Amino acid sequence: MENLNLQIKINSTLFVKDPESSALGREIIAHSIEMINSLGFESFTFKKLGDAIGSNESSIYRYFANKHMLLIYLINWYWSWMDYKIVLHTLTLNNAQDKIKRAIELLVADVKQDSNFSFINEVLLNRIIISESSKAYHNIDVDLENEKGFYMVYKQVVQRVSDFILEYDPHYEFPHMLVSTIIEGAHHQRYFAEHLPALTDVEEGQNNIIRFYTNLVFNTLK
Amino acid sequence: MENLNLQIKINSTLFVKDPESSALGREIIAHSIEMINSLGFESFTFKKLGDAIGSNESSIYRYFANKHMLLIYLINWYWSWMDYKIVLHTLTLNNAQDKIKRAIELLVADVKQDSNFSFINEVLLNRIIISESSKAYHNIDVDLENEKGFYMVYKQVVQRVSDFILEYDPHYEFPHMLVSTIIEGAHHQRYFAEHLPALTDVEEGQNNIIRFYTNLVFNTLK
DNA sequence: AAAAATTAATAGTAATACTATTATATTTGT
DNA sequence: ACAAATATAATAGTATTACTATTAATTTTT
Repeated sequence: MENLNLQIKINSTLFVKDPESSALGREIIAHSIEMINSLGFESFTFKKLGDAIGSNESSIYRYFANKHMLLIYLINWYWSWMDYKIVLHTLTLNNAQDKIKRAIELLVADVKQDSNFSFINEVLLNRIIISESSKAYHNIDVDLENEKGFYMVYKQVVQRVSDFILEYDPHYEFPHMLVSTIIEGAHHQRYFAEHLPALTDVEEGQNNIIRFYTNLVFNTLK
Repeated sequence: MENLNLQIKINSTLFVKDPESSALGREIIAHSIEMINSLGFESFTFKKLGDAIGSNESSIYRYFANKHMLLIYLINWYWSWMDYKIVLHTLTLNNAQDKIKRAIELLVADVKQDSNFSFINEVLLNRIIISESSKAYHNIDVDLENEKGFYMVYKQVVQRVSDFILEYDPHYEFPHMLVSTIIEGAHHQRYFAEHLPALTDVEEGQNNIIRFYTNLVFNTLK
């Protein structure tokens, strides 16, 4: 499964100019992922990014209206990529239980680099999703941005896995709650394991997060 | 249960001067809760707060080093209050299942105003916890701040409810994960219900969030 | 090759998040 | 009671941030 020549298509309302359309745009994406990781989103600025890629702050504004929109772009890229991975890895499975297990693994496990998308470091992007993505929607403009479709791809992922849940247990009342609880929960647990271990029970090499959420789901469903 | 003359004691490393010690300090707390709610944490500034209470920006710096520390203070107040409520409402219960149910209700249900703490609006403070509190620990300085004890009260609440879980099922492997999943999950579901309803299954007056998390816990435990 | 369009860089601005200094009020010791 | 000590508040600043308007340079199109 290498060199598939794929490109994740991103809603054009999220950027001013498509960063995939130029070398500078790709530099912006690649380096912003590294810098948001190393500095944290609050300390990351377009000025610092410009310096890092040998370009000017104002040139970055030609691609993204502000750093919030760059974060939204990265989050959308991540969920589009995750959605593609879920489809790819469940397509050949023909029972709902296996599909759910596979989806949980993909959503909850440590992310590995995907060689199909060369200028994106998926490992670091996953860390951004864990540490920074809630800042995107915990925002005073969330309703307006939701109307504009900024969170559509995330909702699509939740819907896809909810459909597996309903395939497995058609009468289950709360499929979306269950799926969003797993996704957000797993991100929290990874963050807690690294920074606030008293809030979790993660142990080295035990895959406790996957076991915990898999048990949670199949004990809850019929 | 009225007029108990209680005061929530807050770790003195969190403030420069104790806001409960003066009228100005209490104004700062009361109005910051309102303003963080109405403006969102990013748009809230000490300048605007100063204007709102007819005082100067620099006077607020005599109480809190910066707005991040004010948020940490509010979060600590909330969790101290919640911990007190959990103790109060489970003390007379003598079986673990009832204690867990009561704790979930307190952690997950809509918050009501508590007349014992007059200058704090607990309803609005709960909204801040839901919308803004993850910004406190999703911060580049989380490890340092954790060492300083900024998140101790939250960890104490998780520990207290984890102990109920272990009382009910002494061999359960993941009590902290389960409790932090419920707390953070319930906050997410309330936020989603208001702003991103496709991610949840909340219906008016159905108490779905409490039912969902109560089922989750008792299906997971023996 | 000239005109049109795109892109980049310079130089600004308003707002933010503080800080240093000074002025004013309050408390305390004798 | 009253000066000295201490606490508090206000003024006026600064460095940084998050942009924007304008101009310069380059590339593309005809």
